[in-house]
Amino acid sequence: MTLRLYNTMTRQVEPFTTLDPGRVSLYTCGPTVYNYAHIGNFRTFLFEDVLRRWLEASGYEVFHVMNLTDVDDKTIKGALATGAQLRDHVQPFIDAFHEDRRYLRLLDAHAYPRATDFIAPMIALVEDLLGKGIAYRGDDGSVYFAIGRFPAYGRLSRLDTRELKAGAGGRVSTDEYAKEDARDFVLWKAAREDDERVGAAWDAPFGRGRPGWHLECSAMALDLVGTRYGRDVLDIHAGGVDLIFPHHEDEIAQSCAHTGEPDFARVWMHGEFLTMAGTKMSKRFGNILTARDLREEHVEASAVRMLFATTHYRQKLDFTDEALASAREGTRRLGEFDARMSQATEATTGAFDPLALVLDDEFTAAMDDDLNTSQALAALFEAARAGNRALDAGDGPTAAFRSAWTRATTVLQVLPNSGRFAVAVEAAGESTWTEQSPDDPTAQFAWANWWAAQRLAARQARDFAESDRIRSLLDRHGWEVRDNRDGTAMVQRK
RNA sequence: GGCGCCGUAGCCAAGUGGUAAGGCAGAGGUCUGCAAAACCUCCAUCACCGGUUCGACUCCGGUCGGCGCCUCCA
Repeated sequence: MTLRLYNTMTRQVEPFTTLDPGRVSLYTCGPTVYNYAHIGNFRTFLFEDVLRRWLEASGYEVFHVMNLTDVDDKTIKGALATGAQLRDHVQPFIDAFHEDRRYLRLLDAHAYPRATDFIAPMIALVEDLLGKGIAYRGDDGSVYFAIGRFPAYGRLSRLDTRELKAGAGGRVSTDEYAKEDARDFVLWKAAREDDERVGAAWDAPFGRGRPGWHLECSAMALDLVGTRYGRDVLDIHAGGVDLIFPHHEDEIAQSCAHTGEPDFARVWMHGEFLTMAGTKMSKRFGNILTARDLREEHVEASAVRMLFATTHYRQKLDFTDEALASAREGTRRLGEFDARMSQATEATTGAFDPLALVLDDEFTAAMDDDLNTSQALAALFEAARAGNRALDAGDGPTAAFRSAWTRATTVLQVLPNSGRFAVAVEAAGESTWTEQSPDDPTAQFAWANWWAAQRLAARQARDFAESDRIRSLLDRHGWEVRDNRDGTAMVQRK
């Protein structure tokens, strides 16, 4: 059983192989830090996170790089508006991005290179392309890549099979007059006054200016992966589908023209869009939901991750409150089982033994099949159901089952935060509590436990009126009590 | 206009040439003083029309509907 991944370059699911045994270089296009990233952006990052986690769970060492685009029209415009220098203007958005991704449980990449920290390698790359005659200087002082001199251009997006939209030629912006061919793209933009004002211009042998968007990924990936693995080809390059053209196409052109390699990345992976009300989530449409919005609404990362995992990464997904609520309910069930199993006494044999094998096999088969998270999830839910049944029957989880369960839930990250599941109520301690719930969370727990113990006593005395009174008292403070065969447990809600 | 994707139960969503995973919601049941949780049972013939085939949801053609890219974009 081996991992198979869909490669945009070949439009096929193919067996995954690496350049070097056991290790993978993974480059993922990160956010342009001109604003807060929305959950559509994060859908892509989350898919990449699952990819990374699965590679690691499969035994690969992964070197993961995610760039931060901090110099482009939008960041410059923003800096201009606030009167700040570019790097200062962008810093809060970088900080926010990291906060958001931690909230969503995205693993730390090994490097988060900022474009403005890699100006020298970018300049070197442009010089090389100029020297090779594949790039040229336009009349406006900018440097362009001549796609006519790079025959392989268009392979990724199948440009040869396309035609430009009728009338597209009429839309020519100022700097395009300087191009030899309308399709050439800019490598280095000649400095304008606005760029200078915010500190977004650098000296280069071919003129003062700033990097074009595509240039940074080539230069940074080549630099970092080259340093780390001594390679100038990536194992995997991933991003959103909208980056296929022109971004990744142009990266390929620059990089391959520079390295002489036939490929820039061996596998190209692209995540589909998240839509809202059926249309692409985009700042331009105003249908934006940010990670911060979700956090403010106390939506747990697990629910978001569950929602995204129910749909394959290459399928569009429409974000709705109903779908999110449904996902959240699913995480609750898995979480209840997880908590229940964790508290159960481990067994060395029994019903959990075969369950471990089934879970492991099915989960692995699903993930190996181009990250089929929907099916992987099905394996988890089935394991939980069968596990609950086994627990009901008095079986204890085996180490093998726990390990399979942990592996699967670690990859998908669909378990809710701990502390929200049933905990057995313990005997009341010496202290007594009033009906007033304390503010301190730890004390709250002790308070709830004490009242739950009082309720249990009332219940055992068959004083159901008092028992129910206490239950509603606890309920008002967010605690739910459950009477099970094996005792009474309480759960903190909300 | 060019390229491409999608249309599966009330909702979400896998799958695929041999008679449809899973989740949410719903109904009934077990357990329980009651409730919750958990478990059990029930709940689709895969947009439509043709064709290929012993057999299609799965392949081909067409129709209708939704969406994306071709321009900054996850």
